[in-house]
Amino acid sequence: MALDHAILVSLLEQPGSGYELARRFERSIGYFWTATHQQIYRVLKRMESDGWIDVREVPQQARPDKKEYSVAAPGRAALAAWLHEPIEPESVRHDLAVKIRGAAFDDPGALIREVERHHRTHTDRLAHYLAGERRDFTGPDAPGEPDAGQELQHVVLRGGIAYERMTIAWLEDVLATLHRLAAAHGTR
Amino acid sequence: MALDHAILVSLLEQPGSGYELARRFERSIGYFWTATHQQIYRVLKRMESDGWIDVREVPQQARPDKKEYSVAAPGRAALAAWLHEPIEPESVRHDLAVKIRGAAFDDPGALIREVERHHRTHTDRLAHYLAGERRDFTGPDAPGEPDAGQELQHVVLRGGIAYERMTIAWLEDVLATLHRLAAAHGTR
DNA sequence: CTTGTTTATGCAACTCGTTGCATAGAAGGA
DNA sequence: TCCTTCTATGCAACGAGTTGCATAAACAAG
Repeated sequence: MALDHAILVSLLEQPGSGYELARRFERSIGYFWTATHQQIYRVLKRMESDGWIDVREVPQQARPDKKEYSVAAPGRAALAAWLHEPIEPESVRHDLAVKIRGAAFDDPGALIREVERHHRTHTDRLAHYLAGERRDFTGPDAPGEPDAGQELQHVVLRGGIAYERMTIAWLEDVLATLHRLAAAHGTR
Repeated sequence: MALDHAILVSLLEQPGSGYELARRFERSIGYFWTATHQQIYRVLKRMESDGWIDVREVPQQARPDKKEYSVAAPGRAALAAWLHEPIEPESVRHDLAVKIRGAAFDDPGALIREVERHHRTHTDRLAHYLAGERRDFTGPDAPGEPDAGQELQHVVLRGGIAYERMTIAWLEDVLATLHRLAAAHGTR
């Protein structure tokens, strides 16, 4: 049940509306967590009724009004409690790996297009992360005064970058394997 | 809804009971997919009533009887259909990353133990995968006669190995960052 | 002036996944 | 003898996540 906590962290970094949160979850928070606006609105409503977060109606011109949420003391306490309890290391769920093993009972060559598509997606994501890194984590860096929040955001982003690089290299391995099998299949 | 397909692939590789599948999902299939026995039994029941798989009651001595499942023609067709339709590249959900960013609003040093624990888990998993690789994918390798199924299982395993190596390196990066912040916090 | 896009919020229904519990036979150790 | 462990299957309830749909105001393009 970490969506609650992911939202709390995001609101602590910067208060905002459900809609804004949903967009953050497509960007920076999306490096390590995804959520649709439905989930977000539902969780916000529950956390509000539990007193974890405060709402402020913000009238806007040129667009619909919004509800800006910020973290209240009980929410902060709930986050702190969660931070101090251990969590299980996650297990992976990789649909593509199922397909790859399934290809043994079908035509391995048919998967090549699909793997290439994934390769492109991950290449794009890597470029996106690297652009974000250049934008947010290079520059002055006032020595002797490192901001803990920045440092922690950066190390999480480095994790996303490492993940994408690893995935891209693996997909190239997969492609080479599929090409080899398709060739063997053809010349048999 | 790839659990269905993961089970079909596993049953094609080797027919077996729900219990056996659950154990496979803790081992080799667990490289890229996890499932509890509850999920597996439920899906097996549904797939059986849909005619995707066949059952055979196997009486055993010295242990309870079991139901051995194998893939029927409609199941194979359903798998083939799924293999040919595109899937979305997965997004990550990493609780630990939420905690790391959350640590900016708490004591970063308090996370060190937790991260060390994850580091140990992933180190163990890597050792386990490498042992599996030595066991299953080194040896004769009759030249000119590569088994497609073996090759594909191996490339998936290499993916698991790459993932664990990447994660271990990242966790070391995280630890170094947390130590740095804790030191700065202490001498402030 | 209608259509499509962006901002903004939400309900309802459904599927997927987890947790707790229950049963049951056989083996092995205290 | 009792207790635990391993094999083997399953129900019930709940919580998490997805999908489809609905509303509504403002603006831009055709």
